[in-house]
Amino acid sequence: MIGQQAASIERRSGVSLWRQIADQILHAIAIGDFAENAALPPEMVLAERYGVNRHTVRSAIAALVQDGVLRAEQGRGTFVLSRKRLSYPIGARTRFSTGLQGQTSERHIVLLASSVEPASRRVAEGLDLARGSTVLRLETRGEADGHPVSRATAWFDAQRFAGIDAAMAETGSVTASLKRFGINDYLRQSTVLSARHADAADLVDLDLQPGAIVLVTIAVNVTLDGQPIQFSESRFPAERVELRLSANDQAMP
Amino acid sequence: MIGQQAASIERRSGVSLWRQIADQILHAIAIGDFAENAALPPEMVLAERYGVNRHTVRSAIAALVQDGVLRAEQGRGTFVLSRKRLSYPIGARTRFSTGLQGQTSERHIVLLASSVEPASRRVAEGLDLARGSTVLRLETRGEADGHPVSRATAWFDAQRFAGIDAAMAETGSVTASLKRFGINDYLRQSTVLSARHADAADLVDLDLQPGAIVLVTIAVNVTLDGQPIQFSESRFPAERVELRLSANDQAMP
DNA sequence: TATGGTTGTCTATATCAATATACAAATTAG
DNA sequence: CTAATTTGTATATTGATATAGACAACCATA
Repeated sequence: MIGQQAASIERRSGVSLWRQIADQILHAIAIGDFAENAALPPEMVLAERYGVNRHTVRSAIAALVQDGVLRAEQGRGTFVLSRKRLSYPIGARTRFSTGLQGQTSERHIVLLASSVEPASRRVAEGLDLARGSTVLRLETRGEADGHPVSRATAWFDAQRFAGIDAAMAETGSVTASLKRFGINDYLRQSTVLSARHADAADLVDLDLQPGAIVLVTIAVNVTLDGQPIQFSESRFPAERVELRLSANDQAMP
Repeated sequence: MIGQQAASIERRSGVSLWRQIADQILHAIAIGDFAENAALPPEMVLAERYGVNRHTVRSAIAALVQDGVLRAEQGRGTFVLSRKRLSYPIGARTRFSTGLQGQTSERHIVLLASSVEPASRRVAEGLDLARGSTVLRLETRGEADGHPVSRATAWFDAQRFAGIDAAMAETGSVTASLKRFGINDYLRQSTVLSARHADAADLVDLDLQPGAIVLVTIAVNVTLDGQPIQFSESRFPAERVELRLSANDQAMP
């Protein structure tokens, strides 16, 4: 939208102009309008294109420089440091570590916190438990090459999966942890996708700039015979991650 | 996040506090924290919960009232008008009109514009055409019960599908239009999901409030023998639509 | 009817966002 | 070296955003 198409922003929207422009530059980089190390148009040109003051463009660029997306050099120009979006596959066999194979060199899950609590309506329905049953909640962060790429909350039946928090902390893997409870394979039953602004917790955990957007998936994993075992809500930074539905996982029933 | 969990917003983020609060209230309604016609907590309570002034909460509520999500009544309270999110299935057999069956009573696609243009790199790759081949671009809007629920740009091989724009305008359906070209069935080969702020064009076409978020899907449809026929980018208003991957469409290969 | 709780309106002030203008500092091209 | 281009810095002004406090209008109900 920054290359050929009409660049367009909206005033008095509750979202500042500099953030809208930063979003659009990020989007333009993501869809390939600018190659790695390519120079952005000069600030004056961008200002004219968006119909704003040069300082407003500078605020947008400053945010992206701060975020490690751009590099500005006095007298020369502003250049793309190309943080390509990770393409994250979603489907029946969605797993964290297998999903990003080949795109990054190092990846793992960090357990941030765990707690026992009564199941809310959503969680109870998802796990097919009685309302108020105790469930185990795990807060985790997925990382790839040192960058946080996901932030998830997962719920398990506390009775059946007592101690899975320790297993997660030890193995850093859901798949490995479930094996300890006799579950050698599982499938994703359903996934619901939405998007919203990152809240304060997401900002910290995903290392985002305030105002960023997160993709949200709400999913239920089941055993091979259809028994629900895990209910989870995951947040992905939209500026660093895209979700991909592969042809195979979209096969007919 | 407005019911039990800690409500959290971020200052000097480029996104105003009233918009962040409006987003969170909308999210809370979407995930079922408030039933239809339920009363929101009083403005003073919300203000304390978010740690802001009551007037800031009022700005957020005013935006949602303007948007038709809430109804405020002096002396009584503020109530949810419950615009439930449409749950839009994504999978191998994604179609517009079949997708929303049962959730809405009336739905159709409106052709906004069409043009012939040389294929960009993305489009050429998606349709497996030579770079620079002429393609037909269709701009469409999907509507359900009078509300816009999607905004899509679709590209077809101009040579093979000459006149599909007229067919779309006449039938209001991609499936019906493709039948005229001898294609009685097709599958979705791939879908990539991302999210961003709505741009000015989206605001107009999807009847959104400035600052809204759109879910973006980029997809390729193919014939049953794998020949690509349609490349498309669709935008969905995140506040009115969620995307659902059903168990069947997530079956193993 | 009297009281407490709720939304609606008003005024004032402080801070952030955006504009306007000017000039300095660094780089590149001639 | 000079000129043109580009990013960096500074100052001043305007409008939107957010806070603070006070009070009016309306509703439910004890």
